[in-house]
Amino acid sequence: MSTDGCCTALIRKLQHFEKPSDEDKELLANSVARTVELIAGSDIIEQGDKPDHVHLLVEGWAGRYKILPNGRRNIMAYLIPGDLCDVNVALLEEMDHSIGALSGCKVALIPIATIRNLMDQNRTLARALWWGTLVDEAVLREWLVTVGSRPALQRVGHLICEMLIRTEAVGLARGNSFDLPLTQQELADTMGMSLVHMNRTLQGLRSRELITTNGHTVTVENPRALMKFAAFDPLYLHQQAHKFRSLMQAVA
Amino acid sequence: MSTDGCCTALIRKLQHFEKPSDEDKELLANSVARTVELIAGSDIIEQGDKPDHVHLLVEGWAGRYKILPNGRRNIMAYLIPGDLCDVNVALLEEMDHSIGALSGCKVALIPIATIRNLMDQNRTLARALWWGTLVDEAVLREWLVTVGSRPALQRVGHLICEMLIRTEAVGLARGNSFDLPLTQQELADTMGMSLVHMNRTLQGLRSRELITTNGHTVTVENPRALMKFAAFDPLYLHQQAHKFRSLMQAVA
DNA sequence: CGCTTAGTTGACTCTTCTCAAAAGCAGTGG
DNA sequence: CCACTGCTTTTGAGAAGAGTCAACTAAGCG
Repeated sequence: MSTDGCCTALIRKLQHFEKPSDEDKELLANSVARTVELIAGSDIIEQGDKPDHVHLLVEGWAGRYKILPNGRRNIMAYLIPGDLCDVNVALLEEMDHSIGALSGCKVALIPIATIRNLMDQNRTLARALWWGTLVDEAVLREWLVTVGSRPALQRVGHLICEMLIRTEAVGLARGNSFDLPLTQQELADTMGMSLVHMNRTLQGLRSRELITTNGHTVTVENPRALMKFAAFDPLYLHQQAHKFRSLMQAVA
Repeated sequence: MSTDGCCTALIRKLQHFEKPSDEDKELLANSVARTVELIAGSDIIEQGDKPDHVHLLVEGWAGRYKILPNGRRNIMAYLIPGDLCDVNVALLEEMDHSIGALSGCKVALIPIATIRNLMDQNRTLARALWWGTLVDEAVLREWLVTVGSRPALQRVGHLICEMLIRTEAVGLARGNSFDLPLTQQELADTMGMSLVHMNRTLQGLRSRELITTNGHTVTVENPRALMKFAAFDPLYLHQQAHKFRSLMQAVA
């Protein structure tokens, strides 16, 4: 049973929308054809591909990215366990961007036909998966605001707030800490800033005692303080408020 | 028949994906319950709303936006005739952003139940509308890249390329010209830059003879030159290539 | 013609980028 | 165990891009 547990993160995420029944969970678990392991830096899907499987990220972090003609790489989204990489591209002629493994990753493959059947036959799951794509879009909008309008310190602070909540939603956070398996270069490519400036911005957040880091583990000692600092409003993540109330009140 | 012609732009847009039959067109046209006119500056939907109609923009430009606590407004998307404002929010608890009329607008209201029936009963239209939302998302990703990684001149140039193609796709361009009913302040709020810098950037594009403006009409004398300058690749708009080949070859 | 809004300009400040080099850290082979 | 290598993080310093403030011009409107 190499596909055991592939869907725990996904199921955990979907619960923030609507609790799936045991039957739903089983359906999901059975839909995984096989799993693949990738090393950091390899591509899960490349621009121009027309995948015949939907990719579900089971372990590790991945990112949507594009490379500009001037050589600059831009990361447009982070994918963490429980995220589907490409439910949405079944319709489009080809991928207009690539998805790369940012850390070592484990990916579950679900045949498109299986997903389609599943969504036809199961109203709850169909709505839950649909909800997931809408949240992805809302996150994208928020990132656009972040990159366009927030100063560097708030920009990075906002991202850290988001990833703390998202990792917590799939059971990957430990208290106020989570693993951020990215280099500063990758963070810079995400937030549209230079490596040097990202480095200094992180130092700024540390010196303000808003975050602490230990290797690639980030700890937010006082989530409320960071959220206030970064003007972070979790509405756009569309999780039920009570799910992360604990975080909001951590140092109430 | 006040709703006559409400759907021409939408139908024209969908043709870039798959040609709807006459019957499909009629179904769409009949789904409009009523139309509303709005003046520039008024909101079509506000953050927190849970609309019971889907809004189809028939005339004018609108924009998705958020206001940050520091008072900065950020425009995250432009909506032009043929664009649906909120197919996607039927599932979410509430709007996480507002949509405002950037110019005088005419909006058609389609009851959610009608849209739902229509998508259940008509495979072609369902897929076409679904395609529309995927393109919206692709545009959002491209804007994130633009704001994050392109220098000011390319940033604005890229936006103008996009809007030329999008207006052409719904029959609103005349040759290489289109009406851009926005103030420089609104453009600045879109691209994440200051009003003054937007003004100078537009001057830069004009002095490089990449665009000319006359009131709110923008003319791209040489689309290929501007596309090259702005590193614009229309792939992300997911229109069939032949639809805008004319533009690409304008001064071949 | 006066009023209001939008576009333009100049001067100055501050953020952010670039270049360049040093320091830290993990893996490899001798 | 240590030197070596490659990658990531950190630092310094000058240059360029972008923001702010404030004033002035242009255009639309009653």
